[in-house]
Amino acid sequence: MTSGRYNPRAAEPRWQKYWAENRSFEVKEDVSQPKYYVLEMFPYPSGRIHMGHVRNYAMGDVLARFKRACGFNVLHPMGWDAFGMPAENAAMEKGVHPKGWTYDNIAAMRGQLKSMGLAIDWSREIATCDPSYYRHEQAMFIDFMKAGLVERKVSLVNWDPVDQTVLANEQVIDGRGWRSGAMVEKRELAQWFLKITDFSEELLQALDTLEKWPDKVRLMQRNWIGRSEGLRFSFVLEDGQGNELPERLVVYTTRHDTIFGASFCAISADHALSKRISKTDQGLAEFRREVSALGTSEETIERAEKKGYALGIYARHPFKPGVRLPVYAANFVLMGYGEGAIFGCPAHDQRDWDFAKTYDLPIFPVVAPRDTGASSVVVGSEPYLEKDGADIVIINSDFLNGMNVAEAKDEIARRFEDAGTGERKVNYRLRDWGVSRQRYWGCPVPMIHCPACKIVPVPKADLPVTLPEDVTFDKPGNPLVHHPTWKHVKCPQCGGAATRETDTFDTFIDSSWYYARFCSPHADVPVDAAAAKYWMPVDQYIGGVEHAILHLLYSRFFARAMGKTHYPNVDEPFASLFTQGMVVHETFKTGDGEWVFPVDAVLKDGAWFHAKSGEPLIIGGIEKMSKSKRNVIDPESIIASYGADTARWFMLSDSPPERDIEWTEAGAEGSWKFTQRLWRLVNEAAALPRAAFKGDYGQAAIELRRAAHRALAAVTDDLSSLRFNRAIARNYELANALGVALAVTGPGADLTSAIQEAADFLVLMFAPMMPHLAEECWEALGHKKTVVDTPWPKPIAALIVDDEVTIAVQVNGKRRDEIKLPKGLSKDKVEQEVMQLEAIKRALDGKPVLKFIVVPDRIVNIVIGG
RNA sequence: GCGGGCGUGGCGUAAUGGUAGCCGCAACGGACUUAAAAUCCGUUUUCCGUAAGGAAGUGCCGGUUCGAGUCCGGCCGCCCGCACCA
Repeated sequence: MTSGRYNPRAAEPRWQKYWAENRSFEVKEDVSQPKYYVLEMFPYPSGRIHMGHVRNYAMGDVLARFKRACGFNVLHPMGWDAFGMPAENAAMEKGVHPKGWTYDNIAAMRGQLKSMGLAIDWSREIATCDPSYYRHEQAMFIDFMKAGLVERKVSLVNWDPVDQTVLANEQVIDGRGWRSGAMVEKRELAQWFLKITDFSEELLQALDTLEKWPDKVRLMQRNWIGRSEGLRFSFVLEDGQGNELPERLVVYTTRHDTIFGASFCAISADHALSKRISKTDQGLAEFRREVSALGTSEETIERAEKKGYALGIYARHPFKPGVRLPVYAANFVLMGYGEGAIFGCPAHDQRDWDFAKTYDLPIFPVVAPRDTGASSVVVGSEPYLEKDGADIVIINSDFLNGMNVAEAKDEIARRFEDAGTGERKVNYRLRDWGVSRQRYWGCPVPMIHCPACKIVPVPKADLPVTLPEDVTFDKPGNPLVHHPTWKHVKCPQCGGAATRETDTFDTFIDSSWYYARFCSPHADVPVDAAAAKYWMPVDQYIGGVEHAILHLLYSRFFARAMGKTHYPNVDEPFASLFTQGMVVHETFKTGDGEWVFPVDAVLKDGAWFHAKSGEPLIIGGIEKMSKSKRNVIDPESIIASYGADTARWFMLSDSPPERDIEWTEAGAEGSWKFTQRLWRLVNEAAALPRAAFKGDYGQAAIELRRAAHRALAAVTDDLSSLRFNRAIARNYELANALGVALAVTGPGADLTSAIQEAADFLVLMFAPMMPHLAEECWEALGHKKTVVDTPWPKPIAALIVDDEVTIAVQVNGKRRDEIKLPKGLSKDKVEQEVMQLEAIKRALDGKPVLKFIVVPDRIVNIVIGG
């Protein structure tokens, strides 16, 4: 018998070595076996793993090990999202090369992840900064271009002045760069775009098929795509003297039912008409400068005072002869949506209302609840925004009067379509994906600019276009532009002098197809067809909800684009998605507002003090672990002191996985104690003489067996549905039951046998969570095979169900007593037994029984009068 | 503003419409020990009661139901996402 305390420092490396040497988790396609692909969002190699990684990868690992034990051929790979700006920032700050910095970090983090004991097929490891990865990305981009999915256009871009790069709309948060936090400016630049909008409708529709995604994420994507059905039509314009102008004003609206309530038109400050007039109108030029200085940003801060500038031209109302609507340039109209021009109906739109109030424009109510009567509507203190329902009708609108909103929309659309001056149109909020970045540490865009041939793709034989390594970071902007030779090439078409594209790809491209690359990480093509056919889609994807829109939407688009260009992939790459909660921790501050690391905070007599200076600390609240607030716990130090199993166990216990979990020293300590307790219990069980018992079990043995089989059934169920916290509670229960049985002195052969079975089950049940301890325990229990080669046991059905049940007895819905009865007893028998109970007789108090409700084997409710 | 989620002991949480609080943490009492740590046993929603037992109880108000933490409606609070999208 092994005795003493369990020592993870010896046991964990031993088993990690065993799994590596036996290639326990390396897999290949095997059509005779069902496959299961479990993937956690791959990490950015920032330097060290953090607790969020521990939680994420612990969850994926539990699932991988569980499914493997259940007989699945499990693909569980790991890689590195290795391009990106932190590497360049490090280069600028510390004078290291981004490549060296990145690969050093990968090496360090690989070591840390391996110390977690993850069941990963390391032979499939990939890094997106490796030319053997990004060359395929370049090839696909060229094919996307041939398929019409790539566009180069001059556009207003979000320019991050700190990072000196362009940001996608999705990367601008509250008008600030998502990484630098700097206020974003608008600039005009020629950019590469991927035409994600070609798939707007498909990406929207297919959300309905993603039943195993959280509703929340599907909703967020739905809103992001932002479909709306409306009408595009044009106004005839005239000048101040009533002369018709040659140009028409095209607007987009979803409320064409309110056309008779129109009192002005507004166009974006960046609208072509606004730009042209500003050349001769100083006031307008000034207004445009004002609006662009405000950017997309301050508007949100200032909560948008509606501002406009009258252009001095007018739009003729299409149905009200002689009525003309003044046209304004306005700050609240966005160039990027619809036509960048609207008609304003103040009575039924909040923004139009605010604008009309500011500029003293007329307000015509044209929609009203039916029962108020058409003529009685007066303009109140706010717009009337209701539009749904049969009782809401159009008023003051000539031929629309009395129609409901839908009917009126139909009628207006029909009239415009008949006249050829308008058409129904579906609009999306989603824009094309700008993928150009003016950075060094990214995948080079494989294009060449030739003065004669214009844009020429790099011939595939010349791929990959690799990054030059001899670059400097001494000036702002893109080092590829400053490089003396790299960009100078001969044009592949005409042979003349040409230059390379110096933009690199948005790193979200790298992560839009890595899951497919894992199927065949060493293939000469991006994705091997047979491998993808076998492994795709990912059966369970696990990661943070912060990627609910960007990464997940891009991946869904990229998969479709790959399909369209005949690369193997499936339209929906992630069959099931799980978004896990964050790891949070108490924050500590000194009196001067300095954040203090938790390791420097000590608790004394109910108050916190600084470990070194002894000064009292202020508790700042429980927040997501972040470097800035210093409320971080280093996983490496936790693993060093408690072992990986204890860290994994704590990360999975208590909180449901989708919710935030608070790291506490006490909680970690508790997990550590339980680790030791399991070791003791198993060794006690192992010390009993081996007995294979076949005869009749006594009461204590039966109870333990029931507990074991019931726990097994519950854990199987919980792990299948990723309810790790519940699985862990069931493990505690079985450990408690085992402890009770082991306390019996001189157990008979029957109980000994039951104990050994329970110990086996317990070990196999916690093995996905604490794999190293499980192997040690399994060995101690005398098994020849290892846990990873042992299939998940099946509970015996007869032992899960009781032949006796405890039935609660209620009188008028209040619990009065309970009674043990044989399972499946008839209603009459139950009634007979229940009526004998003293407590029930007392509660009935001689009153007449009106109803006797029996829910079989569960509950009885007696309804009495009086 | 719009959309979504959540609200249960001192704390983290659990509960196919069917005995609210499994399991853990903390706390308290006890055993072992010279002592401490570790370990083991017990108590722990609140109130009344020595007890037996009783009453109340899942943010608040109402509804559906024999029965509601769970379903429906309305409030209050907290969290998250989106936000001038015509």
